[in-house]
Amino acid sequence: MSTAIVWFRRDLRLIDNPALDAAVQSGLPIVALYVHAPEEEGEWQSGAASDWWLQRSLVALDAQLRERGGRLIVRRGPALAAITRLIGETGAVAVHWNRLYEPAAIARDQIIEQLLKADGFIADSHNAALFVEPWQITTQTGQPYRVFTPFWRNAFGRIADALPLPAPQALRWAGAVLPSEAIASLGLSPAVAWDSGLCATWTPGEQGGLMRVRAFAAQATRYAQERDRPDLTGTSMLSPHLHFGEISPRQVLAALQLEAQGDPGVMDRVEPFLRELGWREFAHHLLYHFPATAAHNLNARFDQLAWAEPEPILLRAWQRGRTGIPIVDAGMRQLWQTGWMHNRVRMIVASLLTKNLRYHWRHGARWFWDTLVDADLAANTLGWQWVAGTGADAAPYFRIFNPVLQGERFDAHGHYVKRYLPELARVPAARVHRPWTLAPAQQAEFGVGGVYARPLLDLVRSREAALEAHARMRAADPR
DNA sequence: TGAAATGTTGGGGCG
DNA sequence: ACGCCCCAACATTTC
Repeated sequence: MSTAIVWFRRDLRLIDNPALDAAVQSGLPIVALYVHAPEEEGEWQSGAASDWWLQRSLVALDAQLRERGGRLIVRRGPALAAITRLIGETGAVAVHWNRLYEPAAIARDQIIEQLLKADGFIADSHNAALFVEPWQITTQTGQPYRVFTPFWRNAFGRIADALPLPAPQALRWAGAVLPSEAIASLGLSPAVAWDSGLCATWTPGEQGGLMRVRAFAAQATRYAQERDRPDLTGTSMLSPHLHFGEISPRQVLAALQLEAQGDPGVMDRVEPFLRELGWREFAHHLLYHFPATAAHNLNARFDQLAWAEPEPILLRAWQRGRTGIPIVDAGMRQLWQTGWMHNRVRMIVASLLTKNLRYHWRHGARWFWDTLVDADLAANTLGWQWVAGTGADAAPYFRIFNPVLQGERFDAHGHYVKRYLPELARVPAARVHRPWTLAPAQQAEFGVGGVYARPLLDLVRSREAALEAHARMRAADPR
């Protein structure tokens, strides 16, 4: 009795899942497999927040499969050994999966594909995650894109006709009784209960993702106005669902188009959001073509910049939101508590770390990697290199965010900082982003002390020092 | 998807 | 009525 294995990885959904669809279309009974193989992620094994999400997403997928008469077979890696063993147990003739784009995953998957094919099996990979895969478009000279705008001009024209696949009507399961690891035994969940803020914020799994898509589609025309306001829910919050493939970009686009029915102006108004999906595509394009950038500056000139050796106490203060600069601390505590940070605030905290503190962006990227539920190697790498000025189409080095002005501009009422900083609860909005400027009597009155009376770094002096370091780099390496 | 310094303009107070 | 100064508002340049 032959079967087809669907190897789930970061495509933890039934709708618009090309690998699942291909297996079903083949007419063979199917086996759904997940292989837990963190050691195959190399330098970028998932962090605690990602693991928290993965555990719940696997449970959700298993529940959906059980509703359809099947189940998720969970095995420990290495992936190749797990797959070949399952082939032996089930008589499978085909393995289907959806592609990943991280260097370690590409290398592993290529080997598995080659070996399976050499042994006469069908080994088919599919595109479930991107409108445009990294090798599908190039510049006019055949090079990978390094600038977003021309990349997006090219990619945008290719997304209009991309429609999601429906969930398979009926799943026919392989009959064999197969052993499976309990998801709870994989060690993905926290030993101590630090996850209450995550539980209160998120619903991992396909159903949770679909709920977010619907909620966002209903308010997507406000995205352009509200996207920079961390005190509001103006962004989609879809990033973790997209990262784990609980929903696809095509589904997001389809939901927006559905909302726009009868009003063509709506699609124009959601273009700023589609651009953000475009940045996600661009990130994958860059990581694929420049795989070393997860650890190294894309622009090698910045290897010579006088990065500062992190001061453990200062780095720790940044990580845990105790620098004394309100919007920075609020963002870092939002990250710690909820596994997520508003994008505007990500830029602000990253600018502080890479420019005012002049710590190499990899220190920030690593902390985000361990704490974000949406930690994604492509997006994380692009984001940090963009802010640090070391990457493709990056912010110029001299673009240094002033967290006080950013706070006053985008969190004018101070609602966002007060949500995460009880220390500032009583400070009037006019001073909440610069509590150190209050007179001592007022600081006493409003309960302001510690780092909020005196931040751990001087924004003016650190900015000047960063500009000087940049000038020295330019002088040493003029181009 | 910045900020700060510097330059320009124009209205209003005032001798 | 006129010139002068101040300075806010806006524009441009520089980092």
